[in-house]
Amino acid sequence: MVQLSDVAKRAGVSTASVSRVLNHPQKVSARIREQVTLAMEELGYVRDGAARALASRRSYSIGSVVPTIGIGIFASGVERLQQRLQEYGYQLLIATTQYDSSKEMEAVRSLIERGVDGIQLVGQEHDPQIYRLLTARGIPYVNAYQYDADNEHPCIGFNNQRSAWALMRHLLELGHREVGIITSPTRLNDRISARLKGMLACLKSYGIEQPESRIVEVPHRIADGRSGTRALMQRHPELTAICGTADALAIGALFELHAMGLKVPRDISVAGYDDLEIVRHLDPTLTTVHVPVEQIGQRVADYLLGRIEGRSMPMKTELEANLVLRDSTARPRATTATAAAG
Amino acid sequence: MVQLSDVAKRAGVSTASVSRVLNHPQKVSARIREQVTLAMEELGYVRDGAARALASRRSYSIGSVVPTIGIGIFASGVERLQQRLQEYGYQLLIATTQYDSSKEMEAVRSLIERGVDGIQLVGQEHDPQIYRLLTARGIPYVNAYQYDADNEHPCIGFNNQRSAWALMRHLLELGHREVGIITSPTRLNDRISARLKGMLACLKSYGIEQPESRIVEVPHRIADGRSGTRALMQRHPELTAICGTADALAIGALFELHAMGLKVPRDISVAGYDDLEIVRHLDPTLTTVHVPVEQIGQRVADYLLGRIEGRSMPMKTELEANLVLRDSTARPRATTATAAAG
DNA sequence: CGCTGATCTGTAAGCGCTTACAGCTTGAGA
DNA sequence: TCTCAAGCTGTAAGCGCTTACAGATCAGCG
Repeated sequence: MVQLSDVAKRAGVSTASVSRVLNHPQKVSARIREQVTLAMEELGYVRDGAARALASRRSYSIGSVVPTIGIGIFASGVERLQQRLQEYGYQLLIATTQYDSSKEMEAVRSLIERGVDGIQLVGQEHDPQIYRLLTARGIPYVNAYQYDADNEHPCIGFNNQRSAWALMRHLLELGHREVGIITSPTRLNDRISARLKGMLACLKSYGIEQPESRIVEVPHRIADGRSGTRALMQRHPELTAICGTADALAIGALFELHAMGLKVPRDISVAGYDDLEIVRHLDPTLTTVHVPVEQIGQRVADYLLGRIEGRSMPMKTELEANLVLRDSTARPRATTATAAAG
Repeated sequence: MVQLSDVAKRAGVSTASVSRVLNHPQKVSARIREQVTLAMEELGYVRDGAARALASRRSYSIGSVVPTIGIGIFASGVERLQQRLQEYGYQLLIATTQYDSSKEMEAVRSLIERGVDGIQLVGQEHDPQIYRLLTARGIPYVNAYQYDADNEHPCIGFNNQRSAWALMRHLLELGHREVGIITSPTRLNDRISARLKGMLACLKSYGIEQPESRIVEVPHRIADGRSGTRALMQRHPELTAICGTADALAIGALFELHAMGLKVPRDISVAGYDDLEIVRHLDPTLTTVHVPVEQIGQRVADYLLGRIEGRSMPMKTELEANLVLRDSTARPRATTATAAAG
């Protein structure tokens, strides 16, 4: 395999010069730069990243640990992150946990072994071991998709709790009092927990003590949203609204209610969270919370790159996750109430 | 940073022994294995992948170059690939091209620089430079998502053309003769081209010369499916069926036709290709071709890992992409024809 | 014309690991 | 008891790059 010294020989210069034209072209005279560039092309030289990483103590790659990219919102965020990194000559290493926290430690370790210069995590609750490892090795990291002012770790995201509160308030302001909640598993998922917490807190502030039986926890696929909805409606036919902690579940609710012969929003309202591409096209279009995934991906890249280059970066970046009102929510069918408490 | 020699010192053994317990534990006595394992834990040792890669000439990572993971079918395939690799201690490096072929060469190069031990590409049409580079460096690679017996490169996928043919035949057998086609850009996308080719060939075999005006090419988002459908119906109100080369477009068609007050499949049939999770839930459920993405992801991992370990692997693996009949297709409204040609 | 400093180039010492090879120990068989 | 093979372990030579440092060159100036 052709290596740097071959290029040097061909160009009639030292290996140092070749390395310089690769890494600090401005430190090298135009003549040498040309000779070397030519030699590299003639020989089809591709530099060896392992050797470069070993010598420079930089891998020019960053790692991303996400629960999944197959379903939900992370794929777009990861994609934007990757694109941004690519612009700066960095590569993205992916690891998924499948929402299994024991896999997270393993994933982080594996990424560190690969020498990543920075790591993106999702959410803020992680094994202390993980934080310890990252800190001990001085690897920049950032918790994405969740903003929490009180947390001690850097984060880039939005306030899941607050926007979930806003979503629920929207339903309550419309006059709903009997609201069913479908949530994906909250265990080990601080974003979903925060959303649920926000919804419940909002209900409480309106004087509503949500009974356990009006909350169903299911996996996060459309089919689960359907079965959750069925269960909910069987137990509580009086419900006038269903609120999902994720769009996939709300989509399932929409479909299942339709199959049950109920008309949304006339008979019952539905709201989701994520603003997946499709929900603006559904009939009815879905009221939801827009999550700025691309923005997060890009900001994460910028943050990590900044930290790697030693720039000082803001510890916390809060992005907006705004309520998007569409057609799936309306006043409950025959209600006189406008809004009870405040 | 604690390194291998520190572990060796602590355990009272040579660096070679430490390396051995890491890489070939069976070559080492139980006593040393324990001492070393203990020392590693006490010191919190994490091995340096760059040094390992440089010394062993293996990076234990593989690269995947896909058009995009944000939309469409690739996310799940990539995820399955990643999971499988993880099981074997390999990491996945991701690069996306955004369907821009000039970025592909760049991506491959970047992955090679990172020392990936194998590469997955999508489709079979790639810059000859890419194949040359891969071959010259002896890096195993495989073309995924497209099976073509005549192509000289290893591939794991399905026959896009044949299943698209089957999809169109289904429509024609139902009696449709006026079929509109919505396709995503075919330039630089051999999978979509093959699908379109299959559809047109099928039409031709039924004696139908499809006019250009009954084919619209649009980007591959739902909204584009909608606008494409609108354009198609404006030009050709006589259409009795619309066939998309991807589900996103067919979904858009479904929504747009609904908005136009047409009932699917009573007034017009719609068929797609991909079998995205959601389409089995839509109303009507969508007739489509099921693409075995997870299977592809897994097979790609197995193939690449096999090649890396020097095992001989089948050059070509054909997977099934089967027609899934659902409710969006039916006989055209008022037709006497059953099926014209054969 | 020699000196100074700026600019460029080359030399060579690692970066932290793996592994070929050699040396040592041990047990079985003669 | 001696020999030999088998099984472990240690020594040390790289893997292909980057970069600190030193040396060379050259323009500008007194």
